[in-house]
Amino acid sequence: MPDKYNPQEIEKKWQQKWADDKLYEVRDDDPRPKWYALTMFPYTSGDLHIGHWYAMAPSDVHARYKRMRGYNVLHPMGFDAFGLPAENAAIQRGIHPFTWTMQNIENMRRQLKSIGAIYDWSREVITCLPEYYKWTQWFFLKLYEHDLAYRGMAPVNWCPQCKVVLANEQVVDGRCWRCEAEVVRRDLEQWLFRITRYADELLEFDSIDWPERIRIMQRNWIGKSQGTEISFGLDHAGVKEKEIRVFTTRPDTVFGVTFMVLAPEHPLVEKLTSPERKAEVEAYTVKSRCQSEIERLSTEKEKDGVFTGAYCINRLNGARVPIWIADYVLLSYGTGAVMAVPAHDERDFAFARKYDLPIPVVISPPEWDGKELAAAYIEPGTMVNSGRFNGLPSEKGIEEVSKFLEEKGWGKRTVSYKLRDWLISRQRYWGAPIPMIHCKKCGVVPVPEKDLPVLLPEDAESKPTGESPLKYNEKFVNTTCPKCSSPARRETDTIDGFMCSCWYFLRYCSPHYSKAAFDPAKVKHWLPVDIYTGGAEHAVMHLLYTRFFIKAIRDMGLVDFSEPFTRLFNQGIIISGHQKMSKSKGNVVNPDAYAAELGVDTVRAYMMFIAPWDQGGEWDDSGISGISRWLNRVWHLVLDEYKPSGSQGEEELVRMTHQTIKKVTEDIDKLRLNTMVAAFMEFTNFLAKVKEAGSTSTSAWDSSIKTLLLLLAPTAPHLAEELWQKIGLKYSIHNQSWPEWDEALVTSDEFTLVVQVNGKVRDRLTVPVSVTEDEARKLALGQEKVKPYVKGREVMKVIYVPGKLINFVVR
RNA sequence: GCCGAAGUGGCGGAAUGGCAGACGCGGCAGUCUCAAAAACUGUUGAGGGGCAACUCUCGUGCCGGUUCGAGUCCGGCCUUCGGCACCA
Repeated sequence: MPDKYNPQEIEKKWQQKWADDKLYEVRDDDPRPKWYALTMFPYTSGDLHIGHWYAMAPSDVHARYKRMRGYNVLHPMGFDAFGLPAENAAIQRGIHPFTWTMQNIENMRRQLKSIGAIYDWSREVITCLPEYYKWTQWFFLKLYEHDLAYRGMAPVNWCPQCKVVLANEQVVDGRCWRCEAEVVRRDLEQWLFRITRYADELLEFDSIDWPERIRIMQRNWIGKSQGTEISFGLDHAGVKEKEIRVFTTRPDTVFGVTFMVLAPEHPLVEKLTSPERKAEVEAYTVKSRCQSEIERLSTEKEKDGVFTGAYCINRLNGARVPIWIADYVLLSYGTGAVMAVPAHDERDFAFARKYDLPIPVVISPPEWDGKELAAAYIEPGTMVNSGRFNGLPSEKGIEEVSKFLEEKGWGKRTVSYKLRDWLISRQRYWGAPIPMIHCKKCGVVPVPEKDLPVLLPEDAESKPTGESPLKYNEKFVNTTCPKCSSPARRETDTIDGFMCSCWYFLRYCSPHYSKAAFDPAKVKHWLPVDIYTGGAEHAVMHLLYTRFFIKAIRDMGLVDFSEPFTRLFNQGIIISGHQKMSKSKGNVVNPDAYAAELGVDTVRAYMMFIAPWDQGGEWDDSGISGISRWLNRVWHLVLDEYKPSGSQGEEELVRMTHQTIKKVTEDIDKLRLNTMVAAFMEFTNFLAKVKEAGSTSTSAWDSSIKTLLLLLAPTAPHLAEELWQKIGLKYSIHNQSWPEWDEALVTSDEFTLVVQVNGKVRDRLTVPVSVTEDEARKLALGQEKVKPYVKGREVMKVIYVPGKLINFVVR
């Protein structure tokens, strides 16, 4: 009897041997074609949960497969290490963020090593180390140099009681998570990146193989719309602005404007509000500062607003238009002002009804009776009550009104985006310091490159002022101006962690390079990333920021490609208790126990088996024993004694083997890994039957077993290696070539013909593949099960799908 | 609320517009055992008919449509999940 399958023992043994032999070390000068397989690096939260395995194991299977297909595969791993949770841990446990983070990394690295992946640990990257963030700062300087980084006013969540800036996560139902005081939005001068400059290019996806749903989400996030900016006249005593500009996609409705709505934060509000309206307007503004954008934009919520007491002029018809403020208008979109046309916009209609404002029709619906509208008519129609434009269809009207406005100098055609510039300032400690210096004489001065990195000081004290803890670290703050050498102060905001993750995949190519962020030759060799996998929750922000970043540094001549990730695959999310696993929610499932009990190979295969990889779902371990049993069956199938007798059924075995190679190869290419595992099981079940029957030849059997192990090598790398060795084949199975299938051997000479009458299945026949439509029809009509359904009826039509079915349409 | 997905047996899921439920879990029955566990074998969508081989009807969240034929395509809903710009 052979040994029992003891996964823990063989997994430990082979992981050690692979490490000793440096089996997976990647050489840049390897002559094989390169393949860069990137998995999103984990945030250093402390423990790897089952969701991490769900991300890591399948991507490793694909990378291993590519390796067997003859590629020199770079499949690196590292840690995203700056961010809020480390600071929270510091506060809660009194441990320094650095210590906390590095301890977590140690644990996570151990867990990651246990997965049995081909990570080349000599290339590990950790974003919170000065050797890394030095270059994050350097990139910041480059963006500044190219006018892509600038200072501007941007809102933050402010807890007036704790006097701190809160992350969105720390605001629960509009209140501070600690003291439950009502949170307000407050404007601060901060650093932003001009991602909007790249909005149009970011809409292009032609050169990359990305899932449709991600492209749609990014397109909608960027939210480009063609429209017209229209100037409304303003003549207000003591106000120097002589116009209010609005953005609209419907200039054809401009004659129907009966009020104007400004965002409560709009700079004109304070200047325009009449003294008797002041109190009400201010109260409303304060109230809207307590609302999140999601609340403000909700179409469910009843719209409300306040009249400012001021008017502007609709230049097209000379009408005096009252100016209101309402929180559904955001300062960050368009011009922060909206012309309201209640007859032709649902929101404006509801607003006008509520405040009893006129609702004149200017776009006539078909067969309109001239009466008042019961609801907003937002479809195209014919322009009416619109002076010289009467009678024009709206599509034409959009053109003509825009043209007229341009001629008069009252407006221009333009585009607007929902996308906003990327706010990267954080008033926090645990991040890379923004490498800027504020000098009283010279203004904002960049830190010279030679002085990088601007080291994050080890000690910093959080004070309830809403400012970065770095602000109170005198040693850090006080410096001299690089230009004029007079005393100056450092910028104390730190950089958003999303910037660290914009370039880590460049660093993996030359992680120890000290002369620059990366060795250009190495990046030229490895980039772009051939396949990037990671959670669907990153569909927009991280993936959009990274695309922007690469385009920006391409324009600086630092890289020669435009898209970082040629193919993207977003795996689904493993949820637990109906939500995403996260330490702060306390619903994480730790995979270590599963690995310890059943073995790593079982957990790897189970990750792929539970669902289509891009779907994810609620974590449920009830099926894992099936995988464990299956691998155990493979073990005994290969090792238990077997004496073939003869060559009966050999052809079928060969066909099944080649069918399996084909199925597994195609599934793995498309990352349909659940059906790949099912194909393995079917093949294993089939081989078990062959073995029990004792038929087939030794050579056919041996060849099938060898194929099974090779196909299994990416999925269950330890088991495959052990069995490979046990049947006397040469180490290492992971250096073997992937098996090929022969199409001629895959196909059978018979198939099952489905016979339908009026679309309902009435019989199934086994027929030769060479069958003609005529033969099929005769055969089918001759079947006893079919006859009753066609007897005495007229066959109107016959649908014949070769190799599939025949359908008789009868009456 | 807005954007993007998903919804199929008791459960996870399979199915280029063409045999619904592959593969696995669980259940049931059996083999082995003093017994149990493990392992193995068989069976397992629901409802009806038949002594039986078998056979019929219904069935993919809900309502409607297109088609010879719909889990799949179209329109409208419902529920769940992810994202919504400072969790990462």
